[in-house]
Formats: sequence, structure tokens, C-alpha cells
Amino acid sequence: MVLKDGSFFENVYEVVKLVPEGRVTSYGAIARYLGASRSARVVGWAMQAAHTMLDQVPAHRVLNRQGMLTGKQHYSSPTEMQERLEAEGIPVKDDQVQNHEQYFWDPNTELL
DNA sequence: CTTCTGACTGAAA
DNA sequence: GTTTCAGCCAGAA
Repeated sequence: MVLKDGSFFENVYEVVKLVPEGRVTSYGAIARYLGASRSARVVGWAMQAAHTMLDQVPAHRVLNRQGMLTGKQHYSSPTEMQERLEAEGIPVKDDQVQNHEQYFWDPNTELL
């Protein structure tokens, strides 16, 4: 997989864009794929910047390791993220994805 | 320059 | 099972 040798953010965006529809991933998985397994925070922080990016980044598919919609609070509407996930066939309850392991998409394992 | 914060994670108690 | 602590990095004040 050829990643852009630009800023760390672009790498994050690229990976997030690679997330298949109906699947979800975690900040740590992305961070680890980029070689910064302990920089998951920066990934999440990059998501915040993604909101200002012209490129559409499916940040709604990025959750924490618990499968909880930690970032829904940062969306235009707190329900946008949940509804969007449900629209892709991902059941969400109490800000938490049901069977998140089933929908989990690890770039290190799936994408390789 | 220093300090703080954060859409996180993993280990330790 | 829960709660707490430390580490990591980029940007803003």
C-alpha cells in the first residue's frame, strides 16, 4: 500500500477513506497501521481536522477500541454519526456499536 | 521558550 | 468486573 509521504494527517485520511462501507475501525488500528500505535490521540485529533478538509473523510466509521461513538459529540448533530452508521447497516445503541467486533475493520489485518 | 488539551490505548491496582 | 495512571504527538495560547 502506498501512502502519501505528506503529513501524518493525510495518511490517516487515506486509511479512513479505505474503510469499506458497513465497517468500522479504531483510532489505534489506524495509528498502528501508520506505525504510531501509541499516537491514537493524534489520529483522533486528525479527525477533528478532517472536518475542515475538503476531502470527504468517513470519520463516522472511526470509533474507539470499545466501539463507542466517542466523536459523535463533535459532529454537526450528535445523532448524525449514529444515524449514518445505522444507514450503513451498523446497529448502534447507547452510543455504542452492537457486535463491533463483527464490523471491525483492521487495516493491519484486512488491508494488510 | 513552556504549558495545556485532546474524537486514545494499554497496563496496573 | 471497575477505576486510575502514564505515554504518545500535534497544535494553540
